[in-house]
Amino acid sequence: MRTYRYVVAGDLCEIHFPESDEDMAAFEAFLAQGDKFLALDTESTGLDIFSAQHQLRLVQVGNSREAWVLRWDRFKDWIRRLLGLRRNFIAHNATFDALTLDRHGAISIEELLPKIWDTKIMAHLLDPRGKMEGGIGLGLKELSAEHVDSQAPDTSNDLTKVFNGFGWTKAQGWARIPIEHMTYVLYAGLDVILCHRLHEKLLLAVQLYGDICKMEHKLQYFLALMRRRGMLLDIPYIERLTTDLHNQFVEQQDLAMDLGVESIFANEQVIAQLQAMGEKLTATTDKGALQVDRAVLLPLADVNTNWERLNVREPNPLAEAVLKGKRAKKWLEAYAMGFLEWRDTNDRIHPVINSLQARTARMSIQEPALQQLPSSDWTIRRAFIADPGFSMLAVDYKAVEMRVLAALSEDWTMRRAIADGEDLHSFTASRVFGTNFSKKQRKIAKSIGFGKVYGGGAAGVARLTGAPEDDIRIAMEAYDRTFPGIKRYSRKLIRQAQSGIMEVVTPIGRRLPLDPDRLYAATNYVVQSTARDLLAQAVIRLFEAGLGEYLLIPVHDEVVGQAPIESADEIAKEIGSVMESDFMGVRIESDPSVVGASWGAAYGAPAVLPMEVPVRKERRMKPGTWLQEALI
DNA sequence: ACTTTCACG
DNA sequence: ACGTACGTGAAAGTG
Repeated sequence: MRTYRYVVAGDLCEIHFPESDEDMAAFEAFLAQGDKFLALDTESTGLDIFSAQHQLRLVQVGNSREAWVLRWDRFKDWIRRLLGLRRNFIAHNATFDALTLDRHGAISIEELLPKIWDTKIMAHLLDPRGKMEGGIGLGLKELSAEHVDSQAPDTSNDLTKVFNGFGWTKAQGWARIPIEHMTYVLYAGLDVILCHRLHEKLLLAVQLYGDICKMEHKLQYFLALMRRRGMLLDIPYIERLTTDLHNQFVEQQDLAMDLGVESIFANEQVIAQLQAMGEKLTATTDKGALQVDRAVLLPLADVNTNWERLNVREPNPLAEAVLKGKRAKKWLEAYAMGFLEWRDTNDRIHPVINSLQARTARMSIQEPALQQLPSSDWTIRRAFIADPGFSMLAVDYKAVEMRVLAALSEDWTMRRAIADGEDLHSFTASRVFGTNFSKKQRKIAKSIGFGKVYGGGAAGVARLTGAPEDDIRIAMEAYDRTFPGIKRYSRKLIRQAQSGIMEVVTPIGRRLPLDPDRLYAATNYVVQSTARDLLAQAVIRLFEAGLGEYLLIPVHDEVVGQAPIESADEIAKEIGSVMESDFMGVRIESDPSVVGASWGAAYGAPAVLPMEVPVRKERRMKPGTWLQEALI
């Protein structure tokens, strides 16, 4: 057995790396000490848990002074027994380790994850801010430096340096580093020691936020099951889409090249050529450079946000090429190629679902970013299809943030309108513009509603809608007269923050720190966070009602799922009904819909494109693999 | 590493 | 006294 010593916060700690079965007697003795909690961590070949080449390399457990770094290839049985028998574990970002151990047959998520206390959840409850936002951060390194030992090593960074020494990239290093390499073993062990000590310090979070803490652990568990299930891709469709988008990009880039721009992404060149063509650019970025984003380029191309001609000027060909080329490249790289990159051997993708991410606790999805797929048309979402015999479904909340705002602000006009079943934006338009309001005016009323939720003013709403600022200002004044409670509530939050700690507290008791120079964001934080908690609690209720098996991903105010075709309608309605609730006397209503064979069908995609029939390949599911078991 | 842009709710 | 659009993830260029 090899043993390394390292001083953590003044205490001499030991990291053991057993090499034979005889060494494991000492490990059994360590377990027999009976620590209530064991910190748990894994090292694998990479973050791509679901790819064919992914391998589990090490499993580490430990307490505040001692870590055991176990090779998965040598000590499988010990590890399985340990994970199965022990009752309480601690991990940082437990989902990743639970999914890894599940994927490689060490223990199922169902058995393990409910037994893990996650230090990342606890840390988020105490301070949700990243380092850049003035908080501590949510990484093990940052939190250890703050709570355990300011000299705590950056294990991941230091290992990257070792990888670089071998001439490897970071991604290569995690797979290639010899499993007994001293730095690798030492840092693998240190992570569990740090995590165990971090847990002791963060227990305050459990005392202060017991109920929320419990809810977040439950949510994280259910989201892990959703990630393991994944979503099925239509690979032939994506391959055609990839070619198509690539051609679109090349075409637009060539056009731009003829107009003197080597790369449509080189803003300096775009600015220079636009100015040479006689265009006047005035908008500036935060850092003072001239701005050439979508909002600036669309008018130059003489189109609105829906690409309809405005016919107020001759379209600028460069503006057009930059807009179209960037869109094609974005859709190609961030979406179509991302889907292919992250798929598993069964053509499914399993995106990372961060259950507790934003300052407001909003969830996020990455690898790839499924919450940000284009909704303007069906092209990208068409890539996702239901399992054979299933239909996609989506259930969203109806104007949930507006309803939350109405409830929290106790604005009785808005509450009454909701209770009467009014369309909130139409109701607002009728109060602001009169009962004969136009479609355009309803749209402005909707934008003002969002503007209010976000804490914006007339200038911001004007910029986003394209309507004259004076008109918006007058409309916003009418809005304030119609819903006096909203403004009163916003002022109250700011006043409270100024007279106490710079934070807002949500109805469930979640504390959200405010930036002193952005106090106007307070209303948005409470509203966004509360809407998030409503969806989080709904996801928990759905799983507890046995409907979790139909869910695929959460998207802020909706869930996307799939159900057997013959019962899809009924199941969507059931999901909708479980999601609905009463929040402080305001109905939170849902809108269930059965979408069809692909997610794109919700955005107007044809059920089956005629050209696809001959090329569509049979999707064979390999029976008996853990993935399919999860689906049953 | 930072800035800018663009995709969503 | 006044007004401030909120929260993400991903990719490309620049330095």
